[in-house]
Amino acid sequence: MKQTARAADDGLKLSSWLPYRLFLVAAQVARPLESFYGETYGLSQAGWRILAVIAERDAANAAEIGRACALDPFATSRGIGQLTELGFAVRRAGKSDRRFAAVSITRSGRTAFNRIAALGSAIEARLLARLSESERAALDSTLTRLEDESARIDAGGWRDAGAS
Amino acid sequence: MKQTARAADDGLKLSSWLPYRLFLVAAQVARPLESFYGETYGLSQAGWRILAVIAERDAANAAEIGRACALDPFATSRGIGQLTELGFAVRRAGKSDRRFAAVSITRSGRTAFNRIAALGSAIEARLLARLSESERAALDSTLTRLEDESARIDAGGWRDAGAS
DNA sequence: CATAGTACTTGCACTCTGCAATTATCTATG
DNA sequence: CATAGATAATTGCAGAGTGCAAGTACTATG
Repeated sequence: MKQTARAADDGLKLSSWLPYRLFLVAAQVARPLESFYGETYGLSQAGWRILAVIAERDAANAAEIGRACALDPFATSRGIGQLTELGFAVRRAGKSDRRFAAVSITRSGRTAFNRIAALGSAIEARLLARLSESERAALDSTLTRLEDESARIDAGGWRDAGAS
Repeated sequence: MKQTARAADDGLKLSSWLPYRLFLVAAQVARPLESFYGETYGLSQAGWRILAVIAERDAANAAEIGRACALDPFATSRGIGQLTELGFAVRRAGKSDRRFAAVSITRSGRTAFNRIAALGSAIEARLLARLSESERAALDSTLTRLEDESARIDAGGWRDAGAS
């Protein structure tokens, strides 16, 4: 049995596989930002995401925050804990239902957020600078569709990731 | 001093920040695949990436593999170690220079790769199915530019991530 | 042939994650 | 109105992943 000892039987080539390409850009772009807020503020990735969420949405509870930045309840709780230790957020018991802890950003949290966001915006600007106006619009609409479909794929799990 | 207790001073809104959008799609799409190869073969993310690389490039050394899938030498070494333990790869000492270990995929490694790649291709197909032919072409060229710029951003580190 | 350099590996401390168990609180029921 | 059952959040702990110093094996150079 002559076995063609060569290349991928399935056509999957990592460097041109869409999910890997997206991952690579996301990872490379995130790294400088991560080391910035890590070294400067001792913030974790989850901490930064939560900080960004509470910067625009005041007095959110943990579940809302988790949904907004794709973190499970454990990670959310730990992230909020980190932010409160750093003095970037405060927890207050909800007024009507005391199980819901309302999380709010503090003044120094907002200062930190603004510094990080400035770098984040600069990075985004560098990426966008490579694209024409029409390319940006196209990317935006394409990403919206991909977000939609990827949420569906994620929700289904691998057993039916191949389906529809 | 009247402080406007509201929204992000910097315009950065997580859900419309390009790097986060890319990250989200990549993460959601990767999860089902990861649980598939994790549960089925006990493969880590690094292991899968390396498997995909040696499936198309035979007898590569660790440095080449690492470059091809964006892993540092430590992670690469451990990933190769995992693959050899699973019987999916073999290391042979290089003929001319014995410091370079030539890594090759085994028959069972290729079988595993084909199964995983089939699911991976199906997932990619689901994403692409949401796009028109012209959108796919646009996304491809846009991603090429973004890959280029993100590599530059990553290489620079955060101290000059803001610069040109 | 000693020295320096290269490719890779290993050990260890540290962080991150996933999950079970817990706490605190609220709701529904008899 | 006690109490059983939900619900929101937290904590403890084990396992996996990560970063870095040090080590091994080999090659190149003066």
